[in-house]
Amino acid sequence: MEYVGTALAEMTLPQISPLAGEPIDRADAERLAGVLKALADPARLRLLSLIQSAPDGEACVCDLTAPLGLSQPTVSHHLRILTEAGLLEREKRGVWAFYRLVPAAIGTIADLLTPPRKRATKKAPR
Amino acid sequence: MEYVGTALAEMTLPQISPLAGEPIDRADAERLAGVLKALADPARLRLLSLIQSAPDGEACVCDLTAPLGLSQPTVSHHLRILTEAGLLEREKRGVWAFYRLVPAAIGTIADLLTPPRKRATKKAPR
DNA sequence: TGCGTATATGCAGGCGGGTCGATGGTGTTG
DNA sequence: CAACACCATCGACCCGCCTGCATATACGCA
Repeated sequence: MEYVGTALAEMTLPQISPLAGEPIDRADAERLAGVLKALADPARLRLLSLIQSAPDGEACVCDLTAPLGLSQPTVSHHLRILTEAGLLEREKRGVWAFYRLVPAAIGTIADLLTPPRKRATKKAPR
Repeated sequence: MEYVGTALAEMTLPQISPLAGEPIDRADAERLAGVLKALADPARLRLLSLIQSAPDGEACVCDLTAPLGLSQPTVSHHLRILTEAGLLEREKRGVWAFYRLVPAAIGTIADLLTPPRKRATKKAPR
């Protein structure tokens, strides 16, 4: 079980919206909080933003340390956390490790946080 | 007494989406991380969920301690954090303090995290 | 093969956050 | 007025996290 990554994928997304009908399950709250915790850091938010706005939507560590003003080990640490949360994917090419956004990951979180107000799927409450 | 509340309101929302065009500003990253930090806790997610699903969309502290399994001071602490983040509003009626969701607050966060893909105002990546 | 670069990991210090018990303040009730 | 219920604050403890330095590992190149 070395499978650490993609905490997002472990969530049965459609139902666990904390703002849907019934109170969220304790375990689901833990999982969602875990992913949000990965997002709730200034350095990591900037990392996501930097990677997203990079030329090809990808960036290697050496391109990210300077803009962040953090040491290389620290940047690697944050990238690891984002990757394990399922928000980034890593591709090693030569000596470099390129990171890019997992396409639908953040959108999934946004959907989880979006109350059913906007979703037209608001059925009649049972 | 310094003005602590509604960190969300202090964000000039339309522009600071971390997944928009340019890299997010350092100060904006701090602010957004602050609000996300308020969300990134299992107890607080469950609080939001419990309040949202309460009969009139509101709940007092004494109704929340039991379902959460946390002490009353701890629940008050979490409610305070959520309120200062702009996610909850507090109304004191008699001895009770009723909390309810700030209508558009979480939706605002969700919008911030939603890439402008849907808006399609951004140049297409090739 | 050996050296330099790019990245990951180990380790440690410091700080912030979650939790509880005790206490204080305020409004309700007998 | 006295007693009680509800809630916020305080103090303290403990755990986890962010950070940097030092080191290990992987890869390319001469």
